[in-house]
Amino acid sequence: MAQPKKVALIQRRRPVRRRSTATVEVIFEAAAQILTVGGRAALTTNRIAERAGVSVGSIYAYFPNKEAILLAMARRELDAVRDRVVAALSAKDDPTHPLRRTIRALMAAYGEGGVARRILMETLFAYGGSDEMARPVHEVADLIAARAADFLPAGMTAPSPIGLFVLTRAVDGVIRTATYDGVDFLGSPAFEDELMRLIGGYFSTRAPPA
Amino acid sequence: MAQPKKVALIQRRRPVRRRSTATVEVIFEAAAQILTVGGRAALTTNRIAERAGVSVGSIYAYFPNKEAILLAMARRELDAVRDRVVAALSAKDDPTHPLRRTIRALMAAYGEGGVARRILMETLFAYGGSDEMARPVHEVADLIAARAADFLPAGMTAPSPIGLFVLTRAVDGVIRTATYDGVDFLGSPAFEDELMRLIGGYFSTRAPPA
Amino acid sequence: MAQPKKVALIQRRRPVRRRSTATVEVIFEAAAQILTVGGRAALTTNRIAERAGVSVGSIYAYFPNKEAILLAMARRELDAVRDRVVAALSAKDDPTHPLRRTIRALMAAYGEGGVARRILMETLFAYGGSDEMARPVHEVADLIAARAADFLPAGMTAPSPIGLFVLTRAVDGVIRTATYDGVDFLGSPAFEDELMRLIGGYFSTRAPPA
Amino acid sequence: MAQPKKVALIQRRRPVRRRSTATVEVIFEAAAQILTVGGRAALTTNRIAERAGVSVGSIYAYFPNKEAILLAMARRELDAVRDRVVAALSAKDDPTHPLRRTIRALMAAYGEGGVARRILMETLFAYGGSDEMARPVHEVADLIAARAADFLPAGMTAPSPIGLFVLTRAVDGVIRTATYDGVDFLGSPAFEDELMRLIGGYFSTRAPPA
DNA sequence: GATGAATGAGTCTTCATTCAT
DNA sequence: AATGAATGAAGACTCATTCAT
Repeated sequence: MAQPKKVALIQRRRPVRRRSTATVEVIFEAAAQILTVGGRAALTTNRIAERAGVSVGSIYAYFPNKEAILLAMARRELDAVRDRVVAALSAKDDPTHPLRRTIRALMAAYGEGGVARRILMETLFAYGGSDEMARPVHEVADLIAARAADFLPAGMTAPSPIGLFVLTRAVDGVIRTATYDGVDFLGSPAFEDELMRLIGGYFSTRAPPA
Repeated sequence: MAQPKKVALIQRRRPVRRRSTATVEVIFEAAAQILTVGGRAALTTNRIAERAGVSVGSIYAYFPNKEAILLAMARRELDAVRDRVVAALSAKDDPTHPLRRTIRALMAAYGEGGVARRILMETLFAYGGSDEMARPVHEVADLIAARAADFLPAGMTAPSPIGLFVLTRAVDGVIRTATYDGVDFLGSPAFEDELMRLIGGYFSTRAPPA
Repeated sequence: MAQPKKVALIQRRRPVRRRSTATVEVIFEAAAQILTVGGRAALTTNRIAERAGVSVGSIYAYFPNKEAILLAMARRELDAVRDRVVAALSAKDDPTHPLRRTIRALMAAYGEGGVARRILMETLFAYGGSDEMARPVHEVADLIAARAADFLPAGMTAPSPIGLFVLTRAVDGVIRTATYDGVDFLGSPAFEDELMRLIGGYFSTRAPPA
Repeated sequence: MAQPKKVALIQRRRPVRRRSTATVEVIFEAAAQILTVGGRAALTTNRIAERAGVSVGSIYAYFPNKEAILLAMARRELDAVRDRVVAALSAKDDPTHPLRRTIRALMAAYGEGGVARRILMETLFAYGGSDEMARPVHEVADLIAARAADFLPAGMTAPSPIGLFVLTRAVDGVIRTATYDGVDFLGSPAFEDELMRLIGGYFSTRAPPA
């Protein structure tokens, strides 16, 4: 690889113009497609440019280097998931239990991303973005904590920070793995029920089994 | 020509000799160090050879290509974790609750691997090894199912396959994330307790919350 | 990674631009020089690039791989010889016997190529291009057959396909060997005469000697 | 390639022993097979050793380097062809015309060698062995010249050196090309006849056509 | 003598990045 | 602003050759 100088991994030009935003969008789309089809190894800047219908030069007008593209995509993906979950959690008119709605939103979000999403997350992690990856989960966790009263049986105390960590990562881990493994029960009521049972069970128990 | 056809990703020379095994070991060790320090991008065959104190040629005597090294390491890692957990689960003379022992074993195993472990798993996944990655978890899950009677409160029914999936991946997800995030409560009794609560809660609940 | 799959052995970028044609030319020239001086073993892509005054990358913009360069050169060489012979055969105003002109053209063409030419032909052959190598000879043979009446003594019948094969390859073989061997009588009238005698003798004989 | 030092391209150990001769034979056989199947690029010393059932080290006991093997094979091949032709030419009891016998011997010899033979000759040539390649042809030519009286119609003068060159290379060229091209008329009486006609015609003509 | 594990220089090829137009 | 030809550092991998056993 010819990577002369590592520069800041941030977007170079702020996409203020309508045009710019469109270009960035097109670049993201192209990158996602390539990632999906050929995996990380297939992702080259020239390939992105070709598929996006722009010149390599243009890509470098918007991003300082290749990794920056991946990173930007990862952050965007993360925000998208966060937004969906928050929306699901906040929906007032839906009779479904908020947690169940959250679970569904999560499954939908993970499912959409496909392989590209996973690679994006790995990239983010590889660049030390594990904190960043945790942020949206934290936000959701905080939201859940704030509304705990709405979900919990009367008299239940809100979970501690560690408890929240365990709970959120447990759900996240299960859904993530189920998605990547492509299990056949993904999206089935039974799967949803088991997930709810996990959460519900946690809240209805006080002390760990001896 | 440096353009070879990709062949089977298996070890080339069977390490029958004492010497061979040592070489493979040294290669693994070097690769793990490089991975830990510089991440996947820093892992080059020449670098591995240099650090391992062998020649590049020797590496290629044992592995058909670079990926094969990563894959072999990944499988080895997977087996190691599986063995530790199984051992923890099977220990007869330990008064600690078997699930708690399992959790501890898991935390210890994940903790050791460090960044290298994660990269290894990602590589395995990238090469379609998601089934393979699931295998040890399945084995542990089966073991747990078989001994369910030992852990569960009397009268509790053993979890369904989906339930087992949810439970195992939840625990795995929590520990894995905690390890990678480097949370400060890792290894603390509180963390362990919350994990036990998650599992215990699951077993003591029958129906999912409405 | 340096691991590409072998693709079509054709030029990558079509030299539409003036610039491109020049680059290809420069690459060919450099390759020919290296081949002449050091033989096939000395021909490396980096060496070609260096001598051609371009970067390796540029070479790969025009050719998918090293062999493609050799093959393209070989075809070009073949066409050049064919063109010269056809021109010699067709020249209307030259009082010299058309066959003698052909022989001279052939000797001139072979002489120019030098060692490089031979290696080029070997490469073409090695890649299954023996048909391709035969094509220009066939074309010349056809041309000769069509104009046989102009050369042959009155009453002589045109040679059969096999006869044409024998005749053309005989002449080609003699000239080629004389060139490669660097015999001192190359280009001498005596040599030319003997060649003419071979051809003339063939035509003036009907039945093979018992 | 790792070719540290170029040494003399001659056999190291004179195969005096019965054992040695057998080993050399086995090496040649293995090399020929590999050459036939995979071409020159497939010929590696390790591969030869493996196929020959000896160790690489043993190969280096008999040959100073890889090229020496090829060269030795080439010379051997050359001698074999020469011997066959000489034998054909000398056979006293065969009623067939000696030239026809020679042609047949040549075709048989070329046919047997296959691709390997060609590669061998190319190698010999590449190492400046063009004189060497010419030697057997010269020997045959001399033999023909010496016995010219036996072949030629009474009153015909023996060919000049240049004439002999032309004649021998013509025949060689035709047969060689026919063999490599795999023409279907190879071995047919018609082909043989045309060749005889070429030779006969040469001898029955005195002056080249104006 | 024979063996074959080990060596490492050298090869081809890729691709991120630049910059003249 | 955009383009895309050109660059060349870097990497994977091969294989002729050596030499300790």
